[in-house]
Amino acid sequence: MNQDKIFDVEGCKTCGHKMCAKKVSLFSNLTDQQIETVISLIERKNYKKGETILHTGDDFDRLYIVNHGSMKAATYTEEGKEQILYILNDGDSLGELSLLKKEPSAYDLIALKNLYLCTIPKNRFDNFVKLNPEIMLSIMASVKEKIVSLEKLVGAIASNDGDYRLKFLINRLMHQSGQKHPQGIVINLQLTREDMANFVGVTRETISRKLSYLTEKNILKSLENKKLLVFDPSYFEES
Amino acid sequence: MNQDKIFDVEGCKTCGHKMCAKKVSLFSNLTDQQIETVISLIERKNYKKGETILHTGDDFDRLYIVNHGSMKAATYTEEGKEQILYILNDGDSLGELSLLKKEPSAYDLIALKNLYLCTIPKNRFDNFVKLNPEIMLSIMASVKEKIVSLEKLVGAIASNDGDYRLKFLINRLMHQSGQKHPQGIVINLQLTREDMANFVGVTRETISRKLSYLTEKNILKSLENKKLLVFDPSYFEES
DNA sequence: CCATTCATGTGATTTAGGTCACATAAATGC
DNA sequence: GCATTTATGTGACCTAAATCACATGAATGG
Repeated sequence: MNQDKIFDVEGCKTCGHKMCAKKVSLFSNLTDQQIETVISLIERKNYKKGETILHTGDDFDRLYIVNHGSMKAATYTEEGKEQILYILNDGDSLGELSLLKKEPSAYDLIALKNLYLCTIPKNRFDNFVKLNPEIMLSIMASVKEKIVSLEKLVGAIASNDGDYRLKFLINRLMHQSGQKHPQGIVINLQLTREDMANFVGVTRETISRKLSYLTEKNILKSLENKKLLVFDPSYFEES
Repeated sequence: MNQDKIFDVEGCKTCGHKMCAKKVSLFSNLTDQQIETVISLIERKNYKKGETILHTGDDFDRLYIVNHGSMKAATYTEEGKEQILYILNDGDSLGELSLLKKEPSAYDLIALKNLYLCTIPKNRFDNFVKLNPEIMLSIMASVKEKIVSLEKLVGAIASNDGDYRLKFLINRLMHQSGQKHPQGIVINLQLTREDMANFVGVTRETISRKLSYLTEKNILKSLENKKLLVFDPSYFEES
C-alpha cells in the first residue's frame, strides 16, 4: 500500500471511523445534514514530521483543518530567523479568511508531528458558505479567537521578560493541547526547544536554561518524544 | 452651545458636510442607498485628547469608526505597563467582531488627539448586516487586515532588535497616516515617545535616544505638536 | 501669566539574554 | 547497527537596552 504521501484516512484517530467534523469548532453548530456535506468537500492528505505543507508565497486557497497531529505556521525575518505565529493541533483550522480571495501565503506550514490533514478547496468552501450562510458566525468566532490569541502573544513578547514569555508559552500549550496525566498535564506537540524559542522570540539556549531551572524546581519535566509533563499547572496560570 | 461631550458633527473634517462613510473601507462597497442607511444608524460623540472612550471590562457592544482624530487600544500588564495593540485614525474601525456577541472589552480606548468618533450600537448593526449580508465580505476584509497587522507586529517585536522595532513603528505610522510634505512625509498622530514605546515594547528612553540618532542623521525630525517629519521614507521601508 | 504637571533628552550603571563554543545525547537514514 | 545529522545542555563572555537619576522644556489649568 502506498503510504508515501496521500492516503485515505479511514477516520479520525480519536473518535472512530469518521472524520469527526463536529469536534472542529468551525463546524460545531452545523446540522448533521450539513456536516455530511462538509465531509464530502474534504480532501485528505498526510504528512510526515518536518514536511512542509505549504511554502510562503504559494497560493493560500484552501481551508486547512488538522484532523490529527500538529503543524506550525511560520514566517521568516530577513536574516532567516523563524517566527512561529500559530501552532495548530487536532480540530484547529487555518485559512478561514482565504474565503475572501486567493492570496500568496504569508507563512510556511510545517508538520510538527505526523499529520492527518483535511483541506477544503476555496471554491468548494465558498459555495458551501453561500448555501449555508449561518456558518459565517462560526467563521467569525474562529477568526476572533485568532485575533485574541495574537493580541495575547504581542503582549507576552512585548514584555521583554524571558520568564514571562516562557510562562505564556507553556500556559498556551497547556490550554491548547494539554492532556490529563496522573502527575499533572502532558503537552504532546513534539515541539523542539527551537520551536518554542521561535514562538516567543527568544533563543533556544534561553529556553533550554529556563526549562532546566523549572525541572530543578519540580515544576515540570520533559518526557520521551519531546513531551512535556507539567507537575504544577498553576505556576503558569496568569496571575 | 454645549461642547462638553456630545455634539452633532456637521460633517467630516476632510470632505465637507456629510459623514463621508465611503472613505471607511468597511463601507466602501456599499451602494449610496445603503450608505444612507448606515449613516442613519450612527451615533456621534467627540472626545478631548487623553480622554478614555472605553475602559477594559466595559461592554464592547458597538462598532467604532474614527471620523476624525486618532485613538489607541491598549491593554495593561500586571505591573501596569501599557501595551498598545491598535492605533486608529481617520476611517479606521474597531469592533467588527462585536457582531458576534457583547463582551467585556479587552482594552482601553483612549483618544490621542481630539476625536470625532462615530459608533453604531451592536443591535442596529446586527440588523443592518442581516438585511445587507454583502457587507460581511467587507467586514472580513477589515478583520483580515487586523490579523495581518498583528502578525507583523508580533514579528517586529519578537526580533528583539530596538532599531528594527522602531523602523517597523515608523513604517507602520507612515503607511497608516503619513501625509505628503514638501520635505518628505509627516506623521501627525500626536503620539508621545511613551506611546511609541508602548506599541513596540521598548522604553521611552530607548525611543528618545533612537529618534535623536535618526535626527542627527537627517532621516527625520520632530515638528511642533508631536508631529514627525520623515525626510527619508525609504530608510524605513522593509528591505 | 505663572505654577504645576507632564514630556523629553541624556548620562551612568546594571543586567538579562544573546552569542559563541563545545560536549553529549537523541534521532535518522542507509 | 553504525554513522551522520539534529537536538540539547551549559559555560564564558559581550552587548543592547532597561533602569535610575536628573535637568530641561512644553503643555495645561486656574
